[in-house]
Amino acid sequence: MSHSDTIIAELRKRGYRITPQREMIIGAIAHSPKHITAEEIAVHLQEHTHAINIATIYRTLDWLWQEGFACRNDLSEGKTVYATLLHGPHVHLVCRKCNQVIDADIGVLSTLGNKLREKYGFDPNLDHFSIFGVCSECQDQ
Amino acid sequence: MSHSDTIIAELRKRGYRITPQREMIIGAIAHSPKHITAEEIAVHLQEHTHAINIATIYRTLDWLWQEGFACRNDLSEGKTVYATLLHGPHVHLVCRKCNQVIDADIGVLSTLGNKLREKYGFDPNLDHFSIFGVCSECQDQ
DNA sequence: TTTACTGCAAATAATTTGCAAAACT
DNA sequence: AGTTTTGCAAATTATTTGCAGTAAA
Repeated sequence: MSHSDTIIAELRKRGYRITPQREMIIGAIAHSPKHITAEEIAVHLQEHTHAINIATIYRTLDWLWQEGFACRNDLSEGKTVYATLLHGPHVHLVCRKCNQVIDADIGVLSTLGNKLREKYGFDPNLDHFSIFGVCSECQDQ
Repeated sequence: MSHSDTIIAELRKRGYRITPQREMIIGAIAHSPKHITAEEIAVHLQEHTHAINIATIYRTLDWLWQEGFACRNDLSEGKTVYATLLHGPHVHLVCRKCNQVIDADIGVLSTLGNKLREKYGFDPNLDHFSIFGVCSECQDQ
């Protein structure tokens, strides 16, 4: 059973209706290797099938987020990005020049989490956090 | 010489004109203990003097960012926040519940930076980065 | 058949821009 | 005086919402 099937099954169990639109949007976000915007999903889906209304995409992404199947971040300039909660703790490396987002696994994370809890009583969500900088490709320019 | 005076002096040296509007906006951002939005600056300045047009605030913040005196992040829902580059490397702990931003100094940062450079060739800007989570006050609720 | 979901178009919210008037240097 | 900067209002961009029609269950 693929990742999107798992999500769909669970949503059905919770009493939601699964429409073709929802199925396609869930497929798109579940298979995307990176964070994705509503706009990007719209473009992606238009390649395969008739256009799905952008409002439906926004509503579906928000719904997935509410139901705990997606995370939602404001990474790049004024656009909200979404991703499924597929992976373990990792860092998003956001390139300031080309805006690409690299997922990085980093061992220091648990240490960092403990320090933040100890010193600041802050309970961090380290599943998803973002560091801005310049990626290797853009450094050469 | 205060922090805002330093910025103003440097901008003058670079040939820019310092207007009362710019002076007030720089003062507001330089003395703000936390990241601040254009809207918040507008409200803050309206208490003291006649309103400054919001477009001017946006333009000035962008200009400060371009000139390297402010950082710019998309932390919370659809709003861009700005802050002066006053402190050394630190982490912004953003509370998902009350939206407050705590500045934290963290020793692991240099280690983290080195790992990211080694493993991903990514040059991170660790002066300012953000971790989402729940602050100590909001955990009790 | 019921009522949740979609599409459309209009509404919001944050930010940007063009242009004439105002004001630093 | 000359050019930069501001204010205003209109334009843009991302996102949300109301409502009538459509379709999962």
